[in-house]
Amino acid sequence: MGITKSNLFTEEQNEFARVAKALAHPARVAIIDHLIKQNACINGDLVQELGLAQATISQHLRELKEVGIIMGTIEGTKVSYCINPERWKAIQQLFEATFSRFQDDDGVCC
Amino acid sequence: MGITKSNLFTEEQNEFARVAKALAHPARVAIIDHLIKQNACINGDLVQELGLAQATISQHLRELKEVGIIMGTIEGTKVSYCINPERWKAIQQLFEATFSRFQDDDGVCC
DNA sequence: TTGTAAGATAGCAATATTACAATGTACTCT
DNA sequence: AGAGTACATTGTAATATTGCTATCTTACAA
Repeated sequence: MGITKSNLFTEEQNEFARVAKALAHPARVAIIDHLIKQNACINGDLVQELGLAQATISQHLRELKEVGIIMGTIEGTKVSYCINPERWKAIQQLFEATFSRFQDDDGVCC
Repeated sequence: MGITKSNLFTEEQNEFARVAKALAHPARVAIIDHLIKQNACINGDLVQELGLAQATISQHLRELKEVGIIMGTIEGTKVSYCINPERWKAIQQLFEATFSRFQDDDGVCC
């Protein structure tokens, strides 16, 4: 059906999945990588950097913006994007919490 | 087009995205949550736990298995699934590395 | 062997995603 | 105003995902 039954799951699980989905495309990972490298905010010369069309990049940027990972400020005709530090930290903690919940009590399992 | 241009990106970016995609569905997050809680390996009574059809669960399990996050051992007619400890650790590090690459040099940005 | 139980797989319908060309919008410069 | 630049949005085509029913497959029990 292509539609996710979100109501079956907890808010946390849905949130985790939502963030993961934003990170689930290499172009978006590449955008984030680039934004981290160019610590100062860069604009859509991502189009040059990655080999995708301008419209495609714009769409990926929007998805990242929608989950709050990045934010953009208009500077004349250009737009400066950058990582949202608070959100970034929150997401980092969300993932760390999940990952650290599992302990390898080796031998218990399969 | 629905097809990802993986060749444009680095192997790391593709790998990160691939793992993120496996985590990008609440049902799969719920499965992992459940496997962590029931430290001992449980089988497909996930069908009871989550409210999805058996076939759907089976499909999600396969996706998690494909990226190596979980593994299953056959026990008679049942299958015991559990987290793959090594892979889990590797993924944890992959994410930690990415998340810690960004420092909030506050004020630099937007 | 026949039946049964637990999972896997195939095939389908509905919906989502990816990517792009074309177009729209907003700002800047002359 | 008119032209150009930088993005965003819209529309569209191709493909992927989600979830299900129905149907294997495998292991075990009688």
